[in-house]
Amino acid sequence: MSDIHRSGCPINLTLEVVGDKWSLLIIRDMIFGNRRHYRELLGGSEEGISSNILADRLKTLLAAGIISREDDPSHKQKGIYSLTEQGIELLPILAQMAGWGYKYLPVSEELGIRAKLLMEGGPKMWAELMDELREIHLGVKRRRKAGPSVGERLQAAYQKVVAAKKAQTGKDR
Amino acid sequence: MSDIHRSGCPINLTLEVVGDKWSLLIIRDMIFGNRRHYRELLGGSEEGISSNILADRLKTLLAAGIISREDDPSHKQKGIYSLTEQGIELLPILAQMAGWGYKYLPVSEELGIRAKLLMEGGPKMWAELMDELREIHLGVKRRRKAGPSVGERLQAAYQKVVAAKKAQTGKDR
DNA sequence: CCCAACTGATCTTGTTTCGCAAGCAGTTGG
DNA sequence: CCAACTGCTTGCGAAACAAGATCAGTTGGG
Repeated sequence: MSDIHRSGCPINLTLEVVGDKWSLLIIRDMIFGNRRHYRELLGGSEEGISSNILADRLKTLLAAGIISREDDPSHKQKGIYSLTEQGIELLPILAQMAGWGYKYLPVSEELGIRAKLLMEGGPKMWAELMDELREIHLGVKRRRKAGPSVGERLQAAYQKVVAAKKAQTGKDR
Repeated sequence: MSDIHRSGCPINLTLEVVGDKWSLLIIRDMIFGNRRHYRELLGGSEEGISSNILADRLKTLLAAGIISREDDPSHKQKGIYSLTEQGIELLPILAQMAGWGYKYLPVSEELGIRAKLLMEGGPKMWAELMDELREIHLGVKRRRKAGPSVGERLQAAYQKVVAAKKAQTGKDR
């Protein structure tokens, strides 16, 4: 966790923290899936992370200051994980990755729609989403904007594609 | 390399391609260090990649269409690796990572200066650098701009910090 | 021609990490 | 009292990683 670094290069240091196959997926689920509990993160993602890996990554991300943890008052063993400001600012990295993957890799339609919208929305949309995350995870009040939030718009678009695909499948057979 | 994917999520797919500790560092060296040969990549970076890992990653990146390889006419065994358009478009991801690392991690002064400039320059500067890379790696002609290129400016800034640090060390002892 | 230096790349041998399944102790609600 | 749930750990086989020696082919100086 805290050995000596391979080099002082910012890209290398970033990779040492989140440069594995799972950390950013956990962050992704926290941002786009609004998952805050261990079990939600464990079973929620399509990829199916192992419980020991998840526990280890949560520990690492906690130590790195990317997420924080507090007890859930509703259950003595339950913890609520939140993104810190540092974690929220990983969003642009995720957005760029989503955009690149959307452009060059065999992305599924329903999971690609968010990437498409984020790309079209650009940094301005990312900033708005980050503000929404600050409200949700850090409790920072913000000026309410007109219309649905970015998070809601992404979620709605996703649901719409899922519904359309379901109808399509139904028609086929 | 081409097994079944864990999911159709664009972020996950991107991570499956470049989500390890070395691939993006190789791309980084090709972009910012202008390293194009196996030996340059092997010995050039501060982190010290093993030869077998490098060979494997080059193979993977080649298969993924992120880099290309052609024979060096000066030596029958020598190969020149170039970034493809797909590889060049990884730059925004690297830039965001560099910016995040610069902000939150213990980046060394001389290696951080590039991240700082890239952050200040923003997407416009990235686009210009990508155009320069297209000229170098893809042979695409471009309109010559006035003054030094982005690549040259980054390199010059790096050299300046190194020189300043050297002088500082010399003064100290 | 001969050989040392160089080319990209592989083999060998450990060590670390990963990934899946099962299991753990404590908590909750019925 | 007990089944379902909480976060989390353990065991173990598989895969990835890391360091160094080694490989065959190429090149150029002597």
